[in-house]
Amino acid sequence: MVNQASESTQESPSDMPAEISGLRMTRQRWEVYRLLLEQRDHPTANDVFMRVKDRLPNISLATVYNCLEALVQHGAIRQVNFERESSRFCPNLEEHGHFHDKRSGTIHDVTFKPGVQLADVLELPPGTLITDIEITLRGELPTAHS
Amino acid sequence: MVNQASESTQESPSDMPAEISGLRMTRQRWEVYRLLLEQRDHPTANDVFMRVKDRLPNISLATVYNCLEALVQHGAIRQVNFERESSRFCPNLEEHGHFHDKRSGTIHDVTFKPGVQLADVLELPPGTLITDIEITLRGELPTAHS
DNA sequence: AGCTTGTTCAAGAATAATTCCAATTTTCAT
DNA sequence: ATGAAAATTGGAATTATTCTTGAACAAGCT
Repeated sequence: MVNQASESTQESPSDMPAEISGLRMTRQRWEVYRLLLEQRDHPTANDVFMRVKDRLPNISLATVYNCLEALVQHGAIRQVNFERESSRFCPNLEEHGHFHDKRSGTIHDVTFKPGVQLADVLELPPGTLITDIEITLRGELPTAHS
Repeated sequence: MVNQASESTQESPSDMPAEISGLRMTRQRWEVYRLLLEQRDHPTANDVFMRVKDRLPNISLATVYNCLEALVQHGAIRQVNFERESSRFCPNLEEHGHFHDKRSGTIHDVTFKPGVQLADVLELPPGTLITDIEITLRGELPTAHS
């Protein structure tokens, strides 16, 4: 396969940064990242794979996984897990949880009320160092007509 | 294999209930459940499998999965997920989260401070129905000598 | 006790998400 | 431009879990 070269070096948009927080920004990583910024519906790796093919027809699923992992490790995006389902990915870096609406199957970001810190409401030994928090809710959002 | 019969009907302890919340209590389910009650270190299905073999040498991993699923569905135990690791199982039915200590690899139950309801501290549309909550933290517990 | 019907169990095959691997290609610094 | 290091690719491999099938079992009835 020879046309991969042309795909990878082709027309990298001028707004594509050389790197994000120390991560070398390749064409593939950039397109994956941009897609997540533009479509904030918490896609799975496979969703990203199918969508990003529009722009990078030759990208492989393994590369999508690699890109997502790199972006997560460099803090550019977050990985979200619901039960044992496929991981989903989210460019919202603020501290927030996720609400899974059973009715529509959609996932929504949920923030704390102003001034609330999770560490303040949990019973933890003093001196505990929290490096990562994950909050997931399942339920039903109110219907418009109720 | 014929000795399954003898194993299954053998000496069901007199304190084994006929059922738990509508779930027919078989020897296998009972041993799995009892093990979880006695060893509250959040074992995986495979951990349970290896441990329960002491009492039921012929039990299969599939049966352990079946038992755990049945117990979860009938509300007797909870299934806990950390990232994409194997599910872990927990007999603590009170609302609580889980703290994963990076230093020791152990998992600890975390409760809310008295009077706190998670729904009170989150920004959710009024009328939202929450059916399930999962809170997981990762970090380091303070050392004894610090 | 024996029959019937629905449930559970065991063993292994199958599945799905993810990771690994080796070869090629790209990137970046020189 | 060149070479070393890093990234990409496609496919194979892995892992946790679920599915499948037939045998064993339990419960209710006669």
